[in-house]
Amino acid sequence: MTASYSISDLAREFDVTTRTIRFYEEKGLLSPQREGTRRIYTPADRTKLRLILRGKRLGLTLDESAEIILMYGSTGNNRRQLEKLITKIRDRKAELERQQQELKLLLNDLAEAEHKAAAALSELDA
Amino acid sequence: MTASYSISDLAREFDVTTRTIRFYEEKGLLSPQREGTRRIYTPADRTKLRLILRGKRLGLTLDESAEIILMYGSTGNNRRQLEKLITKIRDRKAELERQQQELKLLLNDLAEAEHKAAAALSELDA
DNA sequence: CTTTACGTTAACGTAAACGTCATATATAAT
DNA sequence: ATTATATATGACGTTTACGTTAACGTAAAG
Repeated sequence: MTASYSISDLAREFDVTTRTIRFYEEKGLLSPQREGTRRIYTPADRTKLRLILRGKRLGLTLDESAEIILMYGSTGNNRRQLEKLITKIRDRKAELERQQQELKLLLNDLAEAEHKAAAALSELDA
Repeated sequence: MTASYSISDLAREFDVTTRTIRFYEEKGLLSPQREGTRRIYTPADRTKLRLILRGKRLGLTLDESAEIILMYGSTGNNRRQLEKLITKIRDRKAELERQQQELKLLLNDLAEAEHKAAAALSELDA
C-alpha cells in the first residue's frame, strides 16, 4: 500500500494553504482521487506539487510549471510526443541558463556596490 | 552636455511601452526632469531603468528592484546608512544564491527527464 | 450529543504590473 | 493652415495567484 496524503498533510509539508492546493487543481495541475468527496493524494501528486512550488520559487508561472509537469507525466510513448518533449526541455533549459547568467551579472553588481560601501566605511574609520 | 532621452527613446531601447516607464515613475522608481510637461531622462535614469528590468527578468518585484536602486543611489555617506546598505546587499545575495541552488535542482530534474525521453526514443528505434 | 477538527463548494476580494482607451496639448512636417 | 507624431494625464480593464468569508457535510473525541 503506497502512501497517501490528505490535503492538509500536503499543505503542512509544503507550507501552503489548502486553498492554494485546490487552486492548482482548478488549474489542472493536480487531479487527486476522491474518497467520497475528500481528496486523496498519491506520492506522484506530492511530487507534482513539489515541482510546482520549485518552479514558483524560480519565478515560473503556473502555466509554465504545468508544461514541466506534463513533461514528467508524459506517458504518451509515441515518437512525436517524445520529440516534442525533448524540444521543450531544451528550450526551458536554455531560458533557465539565460537567467543564471543574469543572476551572475546582478551578483557582480551587488558585490561591487558592497565593496564600495565597505571602502567608504573604512574611510570613516581612518 | 550629457546625453538625454525621451520616454520613447528608452521604450525603444529596452523594448517596453511608455506606459510601463510612466508606471515605474508612479511607483517612485524613476523621477526624470521635466521640460515643460515632457519627461527628460538622464543616463542615470537610463541605468536605473536597466536595473529595474534586469531585476524583473530575475523575478524580483518592483519594490525589490526599488530597494536595489536605492542602494545604488545611496549618496548618504554616514556610517548608519552604509552599514544598512551593506546588510541589505548581503541579504539579497543570500537570497539570490538560494535561487541559484533551486535552479540547479530544476536543471538536474530536467536533464533526467530529457535522458529518459531520449532513452524511450531510442527504444523505438531498436 | 455536541464540540472540535477537518473537509467540501461557491463566490467575492485583492495586490502587482501593466494594457487600453479617451481626451487633450504641443511640436514637426507638408 | 492642416495633418501627423509624440507626449501628457486620467481612469477603467485585465491577468495571475491566491486570500477570505460564507455555508455546509462528516467524523472522531469527550
